Amino acid sequence: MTLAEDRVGLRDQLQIGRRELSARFHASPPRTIGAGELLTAGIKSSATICHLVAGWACQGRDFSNGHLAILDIYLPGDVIGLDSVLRTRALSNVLTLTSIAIEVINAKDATLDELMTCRSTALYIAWLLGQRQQRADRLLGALSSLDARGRLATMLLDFFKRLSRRGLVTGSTYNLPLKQAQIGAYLGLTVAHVNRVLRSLRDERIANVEKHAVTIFDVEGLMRLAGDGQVMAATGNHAA
Amino acid sequence: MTLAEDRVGLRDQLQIGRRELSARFHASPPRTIGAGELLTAGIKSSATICHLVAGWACQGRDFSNGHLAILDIYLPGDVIGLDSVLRTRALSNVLTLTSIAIEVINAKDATLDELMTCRSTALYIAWLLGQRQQRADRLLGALSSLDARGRLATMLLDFFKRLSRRGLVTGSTYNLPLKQAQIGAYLGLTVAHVNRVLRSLRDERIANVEKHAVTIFDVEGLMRLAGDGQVMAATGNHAA
DNA sequence: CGATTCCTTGAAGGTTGTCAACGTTGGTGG
DNA sequence: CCACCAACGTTGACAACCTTCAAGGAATCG
Repeated sequence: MTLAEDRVGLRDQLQIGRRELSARFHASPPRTIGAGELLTAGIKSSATICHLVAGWACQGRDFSNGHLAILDIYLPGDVIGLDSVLRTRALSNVLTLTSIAIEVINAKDATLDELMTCRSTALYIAWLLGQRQQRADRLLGALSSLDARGRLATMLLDFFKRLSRRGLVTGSTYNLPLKQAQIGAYLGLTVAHVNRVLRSLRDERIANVEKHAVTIFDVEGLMRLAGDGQVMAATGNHAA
Repeated sequence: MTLAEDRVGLRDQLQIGRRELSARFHASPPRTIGAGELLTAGIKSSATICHLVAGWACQGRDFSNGHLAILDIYLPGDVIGLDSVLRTRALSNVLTLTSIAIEVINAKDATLDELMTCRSTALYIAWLLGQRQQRADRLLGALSSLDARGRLATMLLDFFKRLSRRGLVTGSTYNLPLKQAQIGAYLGLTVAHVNRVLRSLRDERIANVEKHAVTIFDVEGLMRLAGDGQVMAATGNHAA
């Protein structure tokens, strides 16, 4: 069976691609953008790829009724703009949640077209796209199947997992720079209800969210609410 | 400004990649699978990529409470399995909605690793991943911001657009092989409510859905419900 | 033709949205 | 230091939307 060998080789390829891309990002000078601004504010060309070095950002979508939905949330270490680089409107609707630091690969220097010439990089980019898809799928499942408590639980667990994976959290506490209105836009709830549910989670000693600080008391309780059940135990995720 | 040239070149690259991949799909013998079965039923290896030649399929997610959520719906012409090929569990949870015909690229013949060696193919695969992401984002927005009527409207419009783009629909009627329970699983609603909303859309002469046949009476009415407003007019999508 | 699945509809109740008001916080200037 | 202000968080009452439960009708398939 060559499958095991292939997967090992694949993992190596991904590591190489990761370093390739990382080098490309380092080539350009980093920039900083203030909180609550559009990502395009600090970038001239729209066909760019961003590496979020520090801070949080999010992908928004405006509806004609004026309501703003948040489709994805980017954490330190994430790459932004891959999915939209092949479409006309790139990085529009990405806005910062905190002040951030980014590295960019400019369209003039290297388009996605050029990046794809290297197999390892192409693989790594495909992997990154898959990661973003996975996040969307998880959120999609939560929105379509869970009530407000379940959605909040899913969100709190997801951020915790993503931050942990990158060593950005120790213990059961982390920083969540989202206003309750933004949490609502992300989970499809109103501010008032987000507030109510957070209170109930606090009263039941499951998790505490206040002043941009999350503390998880009962991980299993959250997992139960999120409907994750036995899935977590099965998937040993060794993601980078 | 080389940007215009680049985009033209990019579009050519995508066409080439498309043909490349198409040729790969044709190399393997096509298969058929009955309705309501797992996609893995007709495939041995799990690390495969599928080209859906005919019929509909969907991506499911099981929750520990037994509820099934539908995360994406695949139409004739779609490629399935790209996003999960870099993860351990591929094609699980993909199940057919009708009887289908597929072409597969087997892991033994060519892994994603190998496909990525060709730049055009790599670009086209990235484009496909972006397409799937775009679908997820649209659904995400609908679930998070719209009520049942808006979600139904979004779904009806999306299928119509995707089918039109591939020349699979003429006029304002198309075939929708989804049971109301499945529509509910896709939009995060119960069967009963899907039924009620469909009735109201019919009563108001906006759209008619019965017996797996959709007829759109009032496109603008649907767009208004979907909150698409002026977005549609702006985006001239020339997708393949 | 029976049996199963799906669609349809009603009544009751729960979850969430809406609206409005008040409390809290942090920053700014007097 | 305090007063003020603006933005955010918090809470309650009420209404709307949606789910749940239940039952009957229609369609499909053996």
